[in-house]
Amino acid sequence: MARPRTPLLSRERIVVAALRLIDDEGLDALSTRRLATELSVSGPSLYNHFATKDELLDAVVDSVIGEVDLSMFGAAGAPWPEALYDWARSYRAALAAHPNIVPVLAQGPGRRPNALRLADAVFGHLVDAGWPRGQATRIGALMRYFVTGSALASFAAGFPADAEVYDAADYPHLGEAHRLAGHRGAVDEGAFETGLEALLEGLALRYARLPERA
Amino acid sequence: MARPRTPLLSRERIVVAALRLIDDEGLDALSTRRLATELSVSGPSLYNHFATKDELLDAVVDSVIGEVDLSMFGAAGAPWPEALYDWARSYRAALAAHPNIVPVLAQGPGRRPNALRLADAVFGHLVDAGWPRGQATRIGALMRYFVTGSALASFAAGFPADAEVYDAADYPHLGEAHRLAGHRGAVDEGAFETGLEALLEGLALRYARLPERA
DNA sequence: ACCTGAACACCGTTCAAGT
DNA sequence: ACCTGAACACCGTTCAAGT
Repeated sequence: MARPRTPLLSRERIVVAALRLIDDEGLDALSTRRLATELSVSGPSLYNHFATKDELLDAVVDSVIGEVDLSMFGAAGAPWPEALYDWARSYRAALAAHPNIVPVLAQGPGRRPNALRLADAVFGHLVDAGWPRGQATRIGALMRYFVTGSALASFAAGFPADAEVYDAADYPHLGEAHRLAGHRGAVDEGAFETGLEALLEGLALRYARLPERA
Repeated sequence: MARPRTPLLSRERIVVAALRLIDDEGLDALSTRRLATELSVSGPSLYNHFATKDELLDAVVDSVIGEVDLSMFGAAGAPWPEALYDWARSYRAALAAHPNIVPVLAQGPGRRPNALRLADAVFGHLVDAGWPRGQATRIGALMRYFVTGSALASFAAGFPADAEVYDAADYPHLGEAHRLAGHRGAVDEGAFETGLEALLEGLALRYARLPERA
């Protein structure tokens, strides 16, 4: 075939197919050859659009971050606790839809534009709300810890549904743990919600203690 | 050589070498062949001790979890907020010493004995302290979210030290972000500490509101 | 510019063979 | 029981060749 008159591939098409493969079969299932097959193309073709597999992964990650709602930040934004609450929920929803890619994304914004935009919006909003810059940085960090941690893997699904695992002699309090996986959604969302509320209440206490507020 | 009179390998020796390789060069650097070379042995030899690479990774993960201090839990344990505080710090320290393996470990306890022991100790302590079982489960989950999220990757180091990245037109509040990587330790530990305190203060508020406490 | 097949240096894992 | 080399079906990436 050689060069077709209209390109078979585009960065966009590759990114979409890669994310689907990662979602359906995990990060390990994403090989350049497998992805190429999925796109009805030969392996090396991808290298006309991305220099390396890592560059492709970066693009996939940034497309996921692009789904996070940032409209609650900025000049006409909400008070910081509400803004942080709404943002954290949107952030978690975007990530939890693609848990297999969270370990890659958690490596930090790097040079990815959507990730930098997100960091910029959160930090700017906190500083405008009166948080000292050092504290605003830490709040951005700690919120990311909590959200990525919650999206990385289901807590409930980490416990095998097989009751035999939980020998009462070894684990006296885990007698009901085999039921956890069955309530996966409720447990994980409940834990996220509880943690988010606790975190924001704790931060509100700290905000009230801030000395230099006008 | 064939079978030597004293074994060249043991699960213990393999696990230690694997963890060092992961710490030094990342999860991707751990290949069975590379690890075998490191142990002065041929690739397939490892399969006399572990059925698959995944089983080996599981053993590595559980050895890391085994470093977490659980002595603050149980009958003679501390009040729950102090116990949780001390445990979270020990948990984070153990994980942050081996960030490259956190994505594997975050998949949940599975059948790993040290991970199950940890879950058992936390849950048991919270229930004994008067938390309803459902809430105790959620607290175990949310603490794990926060700790694994904080150990997965440095927040500060995720921002490139190259000032050119932060174009003021695109990211108006990130003018100082290139300095973050240089203060990596202080930023990440400060964020963890702030988040942990906020979380525990928020949970204490919720505990005080619990209806059925005697 | 954008695709191809061939090639290189790797992978995880199986298996028959050796002691 | 515990090690070996050979082999299988994979990897990411490079490169010369085609249009």
